[in-house]
Amino acid sequence: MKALADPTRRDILKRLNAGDLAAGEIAAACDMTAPSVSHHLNVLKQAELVASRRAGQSIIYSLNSTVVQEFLQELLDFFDIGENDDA
Amino acid sequence: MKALADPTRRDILKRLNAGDLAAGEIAAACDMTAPSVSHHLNVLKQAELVASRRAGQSIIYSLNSTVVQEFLQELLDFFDIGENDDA
DNA sequence: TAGATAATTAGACAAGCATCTAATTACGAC
DNA sequence: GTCGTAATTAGATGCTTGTCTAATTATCTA
Repeated sequence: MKALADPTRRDILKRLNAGDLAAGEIAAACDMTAPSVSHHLNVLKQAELVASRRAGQSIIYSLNSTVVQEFLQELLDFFDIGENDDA
Repeated sequence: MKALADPTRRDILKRLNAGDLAAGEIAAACDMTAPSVSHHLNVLKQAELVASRRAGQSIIYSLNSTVVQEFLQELLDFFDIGENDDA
């Protein structure tokens, strides 16, 4: 949950939602230094929202759609959406 | 979004989801000083996730279900849930 | 009005966090 | 093996934020 608190990380997730990206590409897109992005990617990774795989020198990051959807489902359950609210 | 980052605030929302509560009741339930809870309630209020009304000496807080649902819908749209993921 | 209770505001302080530069590791090309 | 590129790790710094105590505001009751 805290992983989604930062705007940069949400931006990263949004980009990854459109397609896999290398760490360097993300850094360029976010207009941020590589270490900073690396930090955010690590946070997202620990939250299991993204996965990484090496491809030569690059490391490709991809969105973990399953976990994202599970998280959203939890959130929906949390607020009991679809409940009777007969005022 | 950042309003949901703090565990205490999520706890407050959960309690309010079960029913309206006075500020003091929330403070007691969260085992926290009144000013701290007041701070969190203010954050939630600015995010329009909760609403408040005065009832005598107490101030009653209630969950703003509409905004909560709108927020969840935004989140669902954000990740394009239900999209085609033909790998 | 005076006193008591409920809540907020003001101010301070410590912990957490996002960001940067510098250094290190990993891989590929020569 | 050496050089260059991609990325991470290490370490430092400044800002944000959650928490507290003390003081203030608002309401009710006698």
